[in-house]
Amino acid sequence: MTSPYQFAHDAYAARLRQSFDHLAPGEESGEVVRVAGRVMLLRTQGRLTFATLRDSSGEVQLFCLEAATEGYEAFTRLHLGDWVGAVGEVVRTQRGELSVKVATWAVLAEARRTFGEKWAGITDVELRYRHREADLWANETTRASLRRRSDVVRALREHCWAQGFVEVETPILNAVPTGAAARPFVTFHNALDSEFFLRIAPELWLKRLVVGGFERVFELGRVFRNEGVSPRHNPEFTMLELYAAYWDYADMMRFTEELVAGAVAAVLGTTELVYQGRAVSFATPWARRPMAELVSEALGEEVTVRTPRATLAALLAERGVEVADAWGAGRCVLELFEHLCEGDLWAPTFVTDYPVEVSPLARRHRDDPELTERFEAFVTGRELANGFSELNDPVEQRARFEDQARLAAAGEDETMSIDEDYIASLEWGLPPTAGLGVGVDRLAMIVADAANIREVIAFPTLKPRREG
RNA sequence: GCGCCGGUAGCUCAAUUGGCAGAGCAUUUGACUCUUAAUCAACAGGUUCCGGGUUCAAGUCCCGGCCGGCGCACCA
Repeated sequence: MTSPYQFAHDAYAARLRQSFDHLAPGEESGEVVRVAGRVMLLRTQGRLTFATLRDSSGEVQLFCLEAATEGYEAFTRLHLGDWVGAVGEVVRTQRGELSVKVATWAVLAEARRTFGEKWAGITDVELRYRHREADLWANETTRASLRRRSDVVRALREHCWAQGFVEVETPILNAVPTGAAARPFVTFHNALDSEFFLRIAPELWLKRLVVGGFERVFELGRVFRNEGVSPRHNPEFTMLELYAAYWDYADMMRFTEELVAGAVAAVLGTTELVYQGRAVSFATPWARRPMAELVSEALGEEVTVRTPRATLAALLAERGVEVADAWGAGRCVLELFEHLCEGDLWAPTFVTDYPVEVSPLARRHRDDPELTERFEAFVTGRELANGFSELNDPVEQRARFEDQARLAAAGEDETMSIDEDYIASLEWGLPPTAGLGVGVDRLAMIVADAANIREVIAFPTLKPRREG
């Protein structure tokens, strides 16, 4: 018997449960349906057999009688995990379980491997990540986490569309890895005889589209950073980046809190949730706190980017942070923030007014030339989003890139490369613009209550298994 | 990259001080006309992650390696 190419199915488990809720135990509906899914459990009792069938919506029982089911004997020999299509009347058994009383049925595909212990499922994390398909069938929480991720992505995209943003796609293969400070993955194009880098951010391309007249653009896509793997970092991850002409960073903060709170509400039905046992409210507006203010509070003494570098360096050294020679006062303030404040920002908070030194693409603050109009959104102690009024002066942008080059020369690992094409694009004129980047995996983690980023990535990056 | 912890049957887990490597589920065979992780009976199932070493004897102790988890570092 060849395996079927098709099965015309017209019913889902969840909908059957709703539609036939009224059936009393022992009652037969008279209605014939065609269901399909995997056999999750099988209970044979001589001349009658019960199977639990699971489809994408849920589970429903199949009820087979030797006298009423074609090929009954073969049905009793099904394996857990086999894909089955069944045709039969919707009934409720004497014991009250809604069932499809199978008249005819077909194996759609065999499962030649098992899906783990039927109660404990699969717990081996390595097996779960390397064979997510098995994990998905074995574990409800995996299905829920990946489903929530999908819902988050949908909500973000729909919010952007609704606000008039145009979705675009920009190159992943880049001759210059730029738009962020991170080590790239390197690859090679044979015909062009050139080295390429997988993008670390789409930022500069997107702003070039704004120069070209797309006033509101967004890209929802994968970026790649050649850095350590951790429960919060996957080498490839998903970022939402968007740019809006004529906005400044205050406009963008308002947009960001609506975007994120809206996505949380769209998925969970509320802006209130519990992450890892601790309540978080995404209700807007979120707190806005200048970085220097937060650092000063944590230190118990007033510091700013104008505090002498030596003083800041001493404060860092006291806390066991190794201070590099190349760091100026601005970088020191940022380091103090990261060590003293970041982890405590549990409720959504915009940290604003980053030092110029650590923000090479952000526009100078209108009230303080040592700062930029930049913010980062923190929640559950982690960075979730980063945005700013975009630097649109090509002369200053070149100078900022040159500062980065000096840092690189001084031994800093991760600096931003000069992108001449980008400077050229600024010379054509970038209107006042605000930009935003949101870590989609991080947001999915919060919504799925996942402690590990791999739980919201279908196929997380793992070290390849070595054969032999 | 560094540190700590882990890896036993297809899956979930046991194995005392170093003393014959076991159970449940799944698989295979049989019984059973209302089951719900069905139940009952029987059979079978092993490179204890890999490679060395110590020992009369190693899943267990020692060394090296592989893979994973967590922490640190780096970042979002």
